[in-house]
Amino acid sequence: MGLSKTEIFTDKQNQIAQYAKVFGHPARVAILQYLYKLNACVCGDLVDEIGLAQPTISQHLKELKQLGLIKGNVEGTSVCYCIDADNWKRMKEVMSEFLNQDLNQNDCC
Amino acid sequence: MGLSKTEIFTDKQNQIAQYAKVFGHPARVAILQYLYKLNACVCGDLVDEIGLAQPTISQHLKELKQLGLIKGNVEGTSVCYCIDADNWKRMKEVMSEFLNQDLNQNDCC
DNA sequence: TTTATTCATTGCAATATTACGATTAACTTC
DNA sequence: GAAGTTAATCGTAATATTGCAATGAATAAA
Repeated sequence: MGLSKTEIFTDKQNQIAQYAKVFGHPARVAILQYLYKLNACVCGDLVDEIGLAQPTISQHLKELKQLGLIKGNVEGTSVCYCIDADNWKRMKEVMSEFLNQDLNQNDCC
Repeated sequence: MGLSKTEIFTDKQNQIAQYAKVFGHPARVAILQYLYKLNACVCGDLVDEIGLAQPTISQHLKELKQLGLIKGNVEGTSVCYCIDADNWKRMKEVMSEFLNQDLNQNDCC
């Protein structure tokens, strides 16, 4: 069906999945890494940096923006993007809690 | 196209995306959380625990197994699953490095 | 040996994702 | 205003994902 049954899972589980999903494409990972690498916003050169067509980049940016991980500002003809530090921190807390679960089980398998 | 252009990204970026993708579905998140919650392997009751049909669960387990995050052992008629602690740790290192990037940029947007 | 039980696999329908050409919108500059 | 620049949106093709009924395989119980 391609349609996840989100209603049978907890909010937390859906939230984790939603964050993870957006990281589930190398282009979005690359965009975020690039935004981090720079000491400032990216204005324009993302299409050259990542090797995808402009509409494709724009689409990936939209998904990142919808989750709040980046924010953009219109700056004349171009749009500047950067990481939304507050939301990134919030995301990190949710993901860390999931990734850092304590493993107190016997390795019985 | 639905087909990611993995060849234009680094191995690291693809690896992060691959891990994230598998966490990008609440059923797989729920399965992993359940495996962690128990102090032992899960033998059988996953279908009752998560609210999806048996073939669907089986498919999600397969994806988790393919990435090495869980391992399973045949135990009579049932199969027992548990977290693969070593691989989980390896995954955690990769994901943490990505999530914990230092934010030394000016918040110019 | 028959009958359950349990999980994997197959096949398929519905929906989602990825990518990009074409176009549009908004702004600059001439 | 006309022309150029940049990024968003639209439309569409190709592929992936999700979910489950049906079936199969393997073992256990009778």
